Amino acid sequence: MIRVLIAEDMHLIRGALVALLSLEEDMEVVAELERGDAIVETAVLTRPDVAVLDIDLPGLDGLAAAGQLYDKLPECRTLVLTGLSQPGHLLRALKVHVRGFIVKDAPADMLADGIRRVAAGERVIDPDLVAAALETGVSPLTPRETDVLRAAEDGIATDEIAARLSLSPATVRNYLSNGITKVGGRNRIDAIRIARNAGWL
Amino acid sequence: MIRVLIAEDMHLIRGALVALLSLEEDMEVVAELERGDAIVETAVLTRPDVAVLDIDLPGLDGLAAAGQLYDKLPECRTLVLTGLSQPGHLLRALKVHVRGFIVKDAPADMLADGIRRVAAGERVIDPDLVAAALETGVSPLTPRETDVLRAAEDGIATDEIAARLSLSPATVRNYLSNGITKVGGRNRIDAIRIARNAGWL
DNA sequence: CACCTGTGATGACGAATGTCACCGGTGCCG
DNA sequence: CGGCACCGGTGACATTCGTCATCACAGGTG
Repeated sequence: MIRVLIAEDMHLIRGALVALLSLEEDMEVVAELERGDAIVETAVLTRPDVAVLDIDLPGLDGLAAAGQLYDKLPECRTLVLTGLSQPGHLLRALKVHVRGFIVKDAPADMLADGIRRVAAGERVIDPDLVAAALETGVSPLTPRETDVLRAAEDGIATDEIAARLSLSPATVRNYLSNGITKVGGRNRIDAIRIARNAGWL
Repeated sequence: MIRVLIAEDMHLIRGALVALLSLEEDMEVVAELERGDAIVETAVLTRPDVAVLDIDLPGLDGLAAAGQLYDKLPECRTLVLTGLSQPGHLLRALKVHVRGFIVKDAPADMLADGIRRVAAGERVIDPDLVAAALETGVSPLTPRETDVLRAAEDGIATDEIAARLSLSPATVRNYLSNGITKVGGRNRIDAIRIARNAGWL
């Protein structure tokens, strides 16, 4: 019997996923969570074999949670479930020892199948996503450039970004210019869109 | 027995929703779709009592499909399922005779419950969403202003927006300026963010 | 009819943005 | 030690953006 932990923020989807897994004879859901920051403590109590984590969870990012989980409970394999296929996330996921990466667009039986294979020690990664990740590559942005672009997402003026990051407005413009050039955008809006789609923010 | 049609673009989620509904004794899923543009013809063939539609479907928008479905098959009640709670969508949904509006964050049993109530002729709408919709109100943007803002989402320059909409660049700037003022944004990025969150785009 | 709204456009003006050259400092690595 | 990447900053420049006044025209409405 494979013991499964599920973390997914939307109630209805979580319930549906549990229903889907309850149809499988060889697995049981031992924990369901809606927040990322409770994953580790719950896992320590319930000792799941596989943790199925959504990426964007309130409280703590699914990938960050995966990293902490690996530190505390390395025998628990992690399988990440994501809605959007952002290649950058796959790279980050592999860094924190995630064993499986499934897109929500995959066939329905992929989930149970993926859980079984991850539990058996295999790696499960969507081939299309691997191709996309190789094509996209790692983020070309420096940490600071990433900060600035992320701040710019909120639509605030350059001066306010500078204030928020404790930088000179002129420096912010330089970082923005660098970022725009690196990701190949025409202006900040374009750059933000490109970087977000790639999963670099 | 309530006959249900489900349209949801992500395979895994669709499968999970079907699994969830298969646990209910009094309903059966007679059709599952992943595209919006096949909803009407499938509904005509399968004669569902309730159509559960996601909002952002490829091919045809879920709300547009709801409108066409009401024209062709008025006895089929429609229940909209959405991930993000964008108040503007609720207003648009009510205009096309949608009977129920459920957010994916709702408790898992809400779906089956909602389907039953919609099938019985009731309206099912999340109270929080109603409050948000009343607070947000209808879109203050004219059709043209909406077009321009939507084009601006892609991060292209004003001149290119003008070319795409066959307008003078100066006119585009005027519409953008109007839109920014109306939604209360500081610049186009802010305006796009606000309008999108409200469901006005 | 006058009035209002939406559409489309022009010209002008100041502010914001994007690019560039260039500066100094830190820390890492061959 | 020299080279290199990242950080942080300055000044200058042309372009773009946001705002405003103003115009014209169509389609409704009182």
